[in-house]
Formats: sequence, C-alpha cells, structure tokens
Amino acid sequence: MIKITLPDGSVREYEKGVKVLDVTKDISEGLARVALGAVVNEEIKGMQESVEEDATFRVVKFEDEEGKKIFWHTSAHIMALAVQRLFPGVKFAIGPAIDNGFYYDFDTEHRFTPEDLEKIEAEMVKIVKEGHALKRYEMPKEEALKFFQEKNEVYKIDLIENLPPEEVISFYELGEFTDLCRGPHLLDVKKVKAIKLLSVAGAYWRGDEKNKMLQRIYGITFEKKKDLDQYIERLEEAKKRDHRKLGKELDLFSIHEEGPGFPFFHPKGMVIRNILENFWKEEHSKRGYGEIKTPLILNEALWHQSGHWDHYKENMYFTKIDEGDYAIKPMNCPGSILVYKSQLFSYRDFPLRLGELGLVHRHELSGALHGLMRVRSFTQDDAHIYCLPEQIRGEVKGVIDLADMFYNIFGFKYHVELSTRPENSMGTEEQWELATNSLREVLEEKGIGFIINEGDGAFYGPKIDFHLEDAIGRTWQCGTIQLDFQMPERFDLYYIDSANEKKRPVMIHRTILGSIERFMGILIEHFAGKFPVWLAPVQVSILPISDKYNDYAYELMKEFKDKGIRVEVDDRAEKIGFKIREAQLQKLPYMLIVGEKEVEGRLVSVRKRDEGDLGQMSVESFMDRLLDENINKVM
RNA sequence: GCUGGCGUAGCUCAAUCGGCAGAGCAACUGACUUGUAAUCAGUAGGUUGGGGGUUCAAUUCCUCUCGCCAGCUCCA
Repeated sequence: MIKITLPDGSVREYEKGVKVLDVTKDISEGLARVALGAVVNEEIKGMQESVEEDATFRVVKFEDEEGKKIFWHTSAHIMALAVQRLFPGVKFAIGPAIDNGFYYDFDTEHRFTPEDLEKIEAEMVKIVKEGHALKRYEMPKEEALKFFQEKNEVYKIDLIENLPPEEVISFYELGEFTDLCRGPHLLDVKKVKAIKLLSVAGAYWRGDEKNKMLQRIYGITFEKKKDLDQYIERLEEAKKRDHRKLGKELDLFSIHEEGPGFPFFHPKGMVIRNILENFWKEEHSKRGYGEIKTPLILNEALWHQSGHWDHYKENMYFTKIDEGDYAIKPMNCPGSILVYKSQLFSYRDFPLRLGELGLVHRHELSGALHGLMRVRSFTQDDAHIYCLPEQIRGEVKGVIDLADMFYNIFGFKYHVELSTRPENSMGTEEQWELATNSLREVLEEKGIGFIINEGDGAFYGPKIDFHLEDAIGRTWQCGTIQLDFQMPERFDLYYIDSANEKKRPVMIHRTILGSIERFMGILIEHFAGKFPVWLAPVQVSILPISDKYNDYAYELMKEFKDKGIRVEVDDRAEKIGFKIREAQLQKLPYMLIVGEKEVEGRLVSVRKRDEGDLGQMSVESFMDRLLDENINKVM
C-alpha cells in the first residue's frame, strides 16, 4: 500500500498501480500537480515503481508563487521543444521562470522575428495538444557530458562542468526535447492552455558582456485564456501610467535629442520638484542636518585622492580650466569632505550631518537611459554623516526610519537589499566585514526583511538599498545607506577625542529619495498623474461659463492665490463641456464652474477629479475644505 | 556599450509594388457667449532625425551616423 498525504492533511492509501492515477485526478482540477522530489515528475507508470511507502505529496496551485514558477518553467521547456522543431540546429542555453512568465536563451545565426514568435506560439499550442508527460531521470556526470557532447550543446556542457560535485544531474524529457534541469515540473503539459510570446531581446551568456550574446525569447502562459487577456490588459493599463508619456501630456518635463539623459523640467514639473525639495529640507532640518552646496566642477587631483579616478573614471566627465584638468562631480562626497576639512571638529560635534541636494553627472551607457528613471544628470538628496564608531547603529537606524517615513507618505511599497563588497574596491577584508556586519545587524534588529546583493556595494563600502516599484513592476533603487571607512582615511579626516587625541571619524553616505528625478518618475507612475492636492501643480482650475464671468473668475483667482493655492482660470472662448474635459484630461483635482448662478452670491459649483459634481457652495466653505485637505495630506 | 525594433507637422498617426507627403488634435484668424468630458468656418504648418549612395524618380532600397523603445550589462 502507498500512503498519500493530500493538501488538506488527510491521508489516503492506495495499492501500487493505477490507484495513484486516481489521486492525481482527485487533486488535479485547477491545480498544477507537483510533488516534492523527483518521483512525481515521472510518468505515472514510472511513478508506481519509484514512489516510496508514505510518500508525501505537495500540491501547488497556479495561484501560488511557487506554482506559477513551476508552470512557467515547464512552459519554457515547451517553447524550447517548439524552437527545436522549427529551427533545427539551435543551441540551448538556459530557460528559467521569472516573476512574470519565462524566457529561454537560444544561440543561432537566425534572427527571430515577430512572425517567428507567432509560429513558435502555434507550435507550442500543438505540443500542448499532443499532451506529453515530463519524464525525469538522472545520469552520472560523465554520461551527461557525453550526452550533450554528441549534440554539441556547448552551453549545457559548460553548465554541467560548473555544477558542484555533489549535485545530482537530472534531466527532463518532453517529447523529443531533453534538457538538463533541476525541476520540478508539471506532470504533463495539458494545463498550459493560454500562451503568449512577448518579445525577443539579446542577452549575454551567463550575464557577462564579454560572452557571446544570445537571443532571449520572453513569454507568459496561463491555465485560462481569460487570465492571459487580463494580463495583457494590465500591461496596457500600465503603459498609460508611463511617466515619459504622462510627463509630456501633463507638461512636467521633456528630454531632447540635444541632451540625451539630461532632462528639462517645465514649470509644472518644477512645482512638484520644489514641493519635494522643500519638504525634504524641512524634515532634514528637524533632524539635525545642516545643508550645504558644493561645486559641480572640481580639480582632477581631488578625484585621484578620493579613489574615483581609479574606480569610477569610466562614468565621469572631464573638462579643462586654463591649463588645469577638472572633473564634473559624479558624487557629492568629496565636496562634503572639503567642507568637513575646513574646520577642526571635536567628538562633541558628532554626529555631524551635512545634507546636500547635489547635482551629479554620470556617463551612463546610452542603452541604459530611461526617461527620468535613468539619466546622466540628476540631483541626489545626499547627506554625509560623520560620527564615532559607536554612533553608527543609531545613525543608520535614524536614516532607515526617515526613509520609511518618506515612502509611507506616498504609499510606496519597498524592499531592502544589502549589497556587499564588489570586485573593484578599496580597503581591507576586516574593514568590509565590520561595516557589512553592522549594517546587517541593524536591519536584523529592526526586523526588516532584506535580500543580499552579493558584490553590488560601492567601491568604498557596503550599502543598504531601498527599492521602489514603477508602474509595470520594475524596481528602482532609490534610498541608500553606505558605510565608509575609506574616504576618511584617504582624506586624512580626523576629530579630537576626549583624551585630546586625533581620531578617524566614520562616514555614512545616504540618500532617501535617491535622485529627485527618479523619485519623481516613480511618483508620476504611482499616482498615474493624478497627484494628491498637496502635490498637484495646479490645484484648482476656475472655468467661467462664458467670458461675461471672466472678471468674477479673475477675482476668485486672486483670492485663492493670496491663500497660497495654485489656481488658474480657463478664459478661452470655449463651451463649459470642453473646459471640463480639458481639466479632467490634465487630471486637475478641483474645477470651479462659475456663471450666472454663482456670480451673485459669491458661490462656486465644485467638480472634483473623478468624483464629478459636488454641487454649489460658497467660496469660503470651498476654501476651508481645500485648506483642510491640503494640510491633512502633507503629513 | 551590445542585440533587435523604430524615427513622417508641436502631439497622435496615414501614405498599396519605389511614382505629386496626408488626416485628426493643437496653433493662428474670425464667428458663436455657451451650465458639467470635444461649437463652426477659414489659415498656416514638412529638406520625411542627419550625411552619403542606388535610381528617370527614394518617406519607401543600401550605407554611415544621431536619437528613441525593449531587453542584456550597469546603476541613484
């Protein structure tokens, strides 16, 4: 007898043989059938032989994260089989599931076109109809190598050669396609009903730009056609939120061929930017930060001393002044350091927090530029904290809390990463370990979940990064906290301790918004351009019914302006319907319609974005309402 | 930077096989004086991203270059 534990915990006993099939049928409706370990992935017939007594099956639904991953991983294999059939001679690299779907990397002289994707898609549908089961088996290393050598699958050979010796080398066979794969997989392909191949793009083998570029096909699959339609619809929705599109439509900013990666901010964009910056300044002032401003261009010698010359030159712009060599700053820290060095500090002055909204220029690769999210000139909401070693924890905690406060105001979700020592870096192993551990311990102490980003630290120290999401779920690093023992050393920074001796301070580099530009990009996508009243570039638009009421509108505008409300009058000779439409498309929070009915009793007819007509009210009560809302939303 | 795709009026997009470069919106002028998502008429607007080539003829084909988009790499 074989005992099978079902997802609800109940145990069923079956005789070896066909009975197991019954179980899989029982639990199969709407589910991806998956079990722990190898056995369940084999054909049903094979399973009878290998299922152990008391085997425990785990059933994973498509709705679960894990279920999706398995579903999409199998889909990648289906795609690979389709490609193998349609394009013989293609070499296979890897084909994993990702957050939204899957991809497979292929090496071939042929360039995949959109038409090819359709053909592959059709072949995948055919494969699903054929209803193959996935068979798993294992092979000793030598045999596995021989298997792929015969087919000249160089990437698979590379993979096997790099597997740790204790790793079991397993294969999954789907029809004529056999792939090196750890699994697990669906038992068969029948559930993969809705298939969509999304795009083809280049990708380097093992993600290393020195390696050959392969062709990567992205796709996504679902159990139901309806889910696929929904997914595609969601993508379309997200496109409408794209900050590059909204930035143009709402006249917030522009980017021109004359300055790739150098954004221009328009008056309405500047309103938002100024609100952000002013709020930032107030909050930092409250928390004991002093504000500084340092030059954009500084002598090259400074950048040699800081280590940027050795570690960051590729990303820097240079210029000449008279006979001297200068660099345009890619980071603000050396400037802050010169401020520090302009006087002598005592341990009693610590922690010393110097903030700077600093404009930096970095030569990013042309292909990496992306609206406001990835630019070549941007303003970091930077600050450098000089402190005693025993003050590190307190300061890091303070910055984490500040970041959390900022993100919560906007309702952003974020995740945290801890980045460790990169290859091209300064300092000793001990210093790095100490710095990395302090950051880790603070995160653990505060109970903040984080993932480790191996080798992604700054060249002078490890960092904690805060990542925010854009409209289509891509994440962007914003806030960062970097611990640095190197710069104080290089610049011979010191303070006087209580024993009247010179000591090295610790330096913490940190940003909250990251870059004002990127943060605004995320802000635009997050609100889909419908900014809350306190952020809206125009808060109130006054719409006179006809130009007979323009004077009343101007009168009101002046009153509102005096109260600090951002207001405009649409005095064009247009019908009211047209003006309302325009105001709605500009996503303005409030429209005030004024005509014959309002002009007498100092009334306004209020219309709110998305909510429609709120009826008539007096100018005073509207103003109160607005000021209330305005103040409430800021904090 | 790499791979692939794209670039036509301020914006969104047409232009069959290489055969006179067009529409809507916006702008401008005039009329209309309007009550909750587009009033009507007229005018103007282009070295088809830029350079070179093939051709009787290039928005269309070839080539170089610049920019944009997706992904890779990189990163705030």
